[in-house]
Amino acid sequence: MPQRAKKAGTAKIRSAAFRRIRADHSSELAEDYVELIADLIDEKGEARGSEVAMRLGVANATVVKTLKRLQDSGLVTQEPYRSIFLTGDGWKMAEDGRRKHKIVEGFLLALGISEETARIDSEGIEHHVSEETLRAMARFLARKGS
Amino acid sequence: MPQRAKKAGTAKIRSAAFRRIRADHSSELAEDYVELIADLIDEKGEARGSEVAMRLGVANATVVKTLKRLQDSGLVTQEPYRSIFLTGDGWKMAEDGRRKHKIVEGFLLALGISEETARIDSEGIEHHVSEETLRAMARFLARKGS
DNA sequence: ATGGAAGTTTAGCATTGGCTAAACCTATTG
DNA sequence: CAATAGGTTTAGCCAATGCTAAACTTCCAT
Ligand SMILES: [Mn+2]
Ligand SMILES: [Mn+2]
Ligand SMILES: [Mn+2]
Ligand SMILES: [Mn+2]
Repeated sequence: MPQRAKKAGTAKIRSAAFRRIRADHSSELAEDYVELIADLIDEKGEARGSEVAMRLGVANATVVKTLKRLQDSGLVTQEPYRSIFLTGDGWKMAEDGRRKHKIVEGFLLALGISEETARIDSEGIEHHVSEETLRAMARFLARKGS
Repeated sequence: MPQRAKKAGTAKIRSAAFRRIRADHSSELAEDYVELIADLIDEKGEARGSEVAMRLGVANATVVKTLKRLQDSGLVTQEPYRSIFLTGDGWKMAEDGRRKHKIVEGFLLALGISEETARIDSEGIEHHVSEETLRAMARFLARKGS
């Protein structure tokens, strides 16, 4: 066994966290899209790509390309020049996103964070909390939020 | 003004959260790399690319390519077939990462989360907490952690 | 001293998620 | 009912982050 000998035991375990992060990242964008589309449908009756682009702060063309991927994943349906619809799976993901989002944002507020910051931080944190952490946040919220 | 009229007022404000998320994501990988390299140097005296790859759970070639970018950003220095060093900026970023990471992980533990989950969730959350939220977590920690 | 096993880099590919500019529809309005 | 403003898509570009297979170094053991 020439050169340095590695223990390599702990490393595999340690890498689990980073693997989860990479998995989270690959679903994150989809979650934000479907949640946003659900909001638009509820608020305005329809979801237009340009409105999605505006709220996300990206170019129209970016949204078009991403929606094509979401369509391939079976989360949305659309026809050219028409508004966007969610599939059953799309609605399910949107509802789950809303649930997580609400817990995380409510938790941050209960912790004493300002509304502005809670809104911004929760948008990122929501994608990286396990169910266990979510439960703990909900518990804290129930106890505190009389 | 044909077709639908957009209000376009609230959208720009709302998009700020998503812009921050995208910014967070682009610094996230660099933060994890330098923190990991700092840990390896402290633990083993040197940081080898293959060890970084193992702990992150990615291929060696991926680490080589990423380290090249980090070198261009002035965070690490390296020579072919040799171990990796951090620049001053690299150490600064690593220290700041450790600080945040410790607060977030400690906070989750104080909230009653299991060690395993706290370790995993904090690895993702750490990159999406503002200083305001970090302060609130530290406060909670100080109050609770007798 | 040196052969070769093991560690490291290079080459080449794929996907995601951004962008701008140009082409293309749609629907309001005159 | 037709022109056209304005919303939408296409085309083509780029950077980041992953992978595998092949080439290349290093350094230990003989
Ligand atoms: Mn959300
Ligand atoms: Mn989000
Ligand atoms: Mn960290
Ligand atoms: Mn991390």
